[in-house]
Amino acid sequence: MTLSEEDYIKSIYHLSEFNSKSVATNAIAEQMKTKPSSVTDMVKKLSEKSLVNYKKYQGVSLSEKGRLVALSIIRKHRLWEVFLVDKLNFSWDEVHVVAEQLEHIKSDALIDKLDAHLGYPKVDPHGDPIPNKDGVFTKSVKKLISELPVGSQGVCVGVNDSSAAFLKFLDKNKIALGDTFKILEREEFDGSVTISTRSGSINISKQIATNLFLEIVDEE
Amino acid sequence: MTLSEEDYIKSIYHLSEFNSKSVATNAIAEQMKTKPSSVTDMVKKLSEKSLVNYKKYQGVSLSEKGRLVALSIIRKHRLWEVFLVDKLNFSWDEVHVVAEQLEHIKSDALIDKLDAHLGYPKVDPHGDPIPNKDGVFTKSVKKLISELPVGSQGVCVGVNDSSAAFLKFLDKNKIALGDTFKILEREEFDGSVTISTRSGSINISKQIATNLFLEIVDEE
DNA sequence: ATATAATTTTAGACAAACCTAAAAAATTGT
DNA sequence: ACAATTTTTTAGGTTTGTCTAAAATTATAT
Repeated sequence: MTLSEEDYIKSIYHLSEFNSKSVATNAIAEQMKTKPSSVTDMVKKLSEKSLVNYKKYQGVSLSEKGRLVALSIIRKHRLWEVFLVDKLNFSWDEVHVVAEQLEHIKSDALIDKLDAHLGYPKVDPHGDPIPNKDGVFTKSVKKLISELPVGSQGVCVGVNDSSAAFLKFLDKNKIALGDTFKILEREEFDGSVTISTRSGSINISKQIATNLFLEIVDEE
Repeated sequence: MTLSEEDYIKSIYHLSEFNSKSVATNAIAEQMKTKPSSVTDMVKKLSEKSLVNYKKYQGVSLSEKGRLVALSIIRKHRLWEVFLVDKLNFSWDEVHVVAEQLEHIKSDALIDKLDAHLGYPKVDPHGDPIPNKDGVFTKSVKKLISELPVGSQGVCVGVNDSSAAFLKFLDKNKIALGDTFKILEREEFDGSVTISTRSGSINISKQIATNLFLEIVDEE
């Protein structure tokens, strides 16, 4: 597979990730920053390799073979993101561009050993799930801490309230996007929640809990 | 710089590393596994970019600019090799192919952080020196332990005697290619040498010392 | 010294991945 | 329903890096 083919496959995967229908030529062109005519050329090529289902004027979708290729690229991308953040101290918003390059490195042994080195992570620093070798991944759900049961564990992936005051609070309490938290206890009378962080456990008010999104890994 | 341009630059660097003269078109073609005519095309292109000095039929040599490009690629290659061996537990003879891909990843921040993560290594797992950001590197010398003064430090990069018995001895004493040793003491009357290893320090006979090559980093 | 051999360059072609401009098909609005 | 608009494809061209075959240059050997 060429680098360009891999990028198209990945693009088609992401465009059909949620609506699951066939993807329009123009949509691919826009995402890939190329012209629709170039997309048509490539889609024909991918179709000949049985990586996509394609009929003229009818849009395109990934074949099962293509879907597995996409997931293997996404697996590599997300493992590299974990590496960059956990081992090289990149911040979670810097890693995407570099991972876009690293995802194309071809070596099964490399990815296996990287996975082991990182401790077999289940999600990347943005909270997106990492498929296993066979393309299987647990579809994670993004929920507010206030909506989750005690015992839930997940990666902090977003905020509702992005005011300076709130972000300052998070900083002060060493809460950052990409951190993994576990919900230890919930006080009935005020809705405050105790969560475990890397630096111990802290209690957050209900207001805070309704402003922090976790990407759930395991729900106990 | 394209991937192909980088590969040519690196190839020319390695071909002129020792004889320092200009490099023949055929030699490049052989190393790059392409045809001489392709080399001529590329060399013209590199010449227009002032990366090489080139006159028709007279061979080619790197310009100062080209030399720095080569050294930056070599820096990346060797840092990745250290990563693969030290962090991912690849054996020293498996890493070259993967590093050939990784060396083309473009991100200064990545290389800086990787360098720091690895503890600013001076040599790769084969004992070859790693240039710094500015292309400066200490030209290391390969010598037998028996020829080195007390205080020398280096990476074990080869053996004189490759008999099964000798390799078995090395294995038993936890000496492997790629390990860093320091010469702590030399007994005058029998020429035996005490060296520090990762698992402590051991004493080796003069015979052993005349069979192990170290690539010297710092000579005290 | 010069014929022969080896090396290097040129000329022209090809595949991959892109482009523009124009034609074909599908969609939309009334 | 069908004209106008949008989307998609086709046709033909460009660039990068490769190739083959032939021509030009340099090296070698007697």
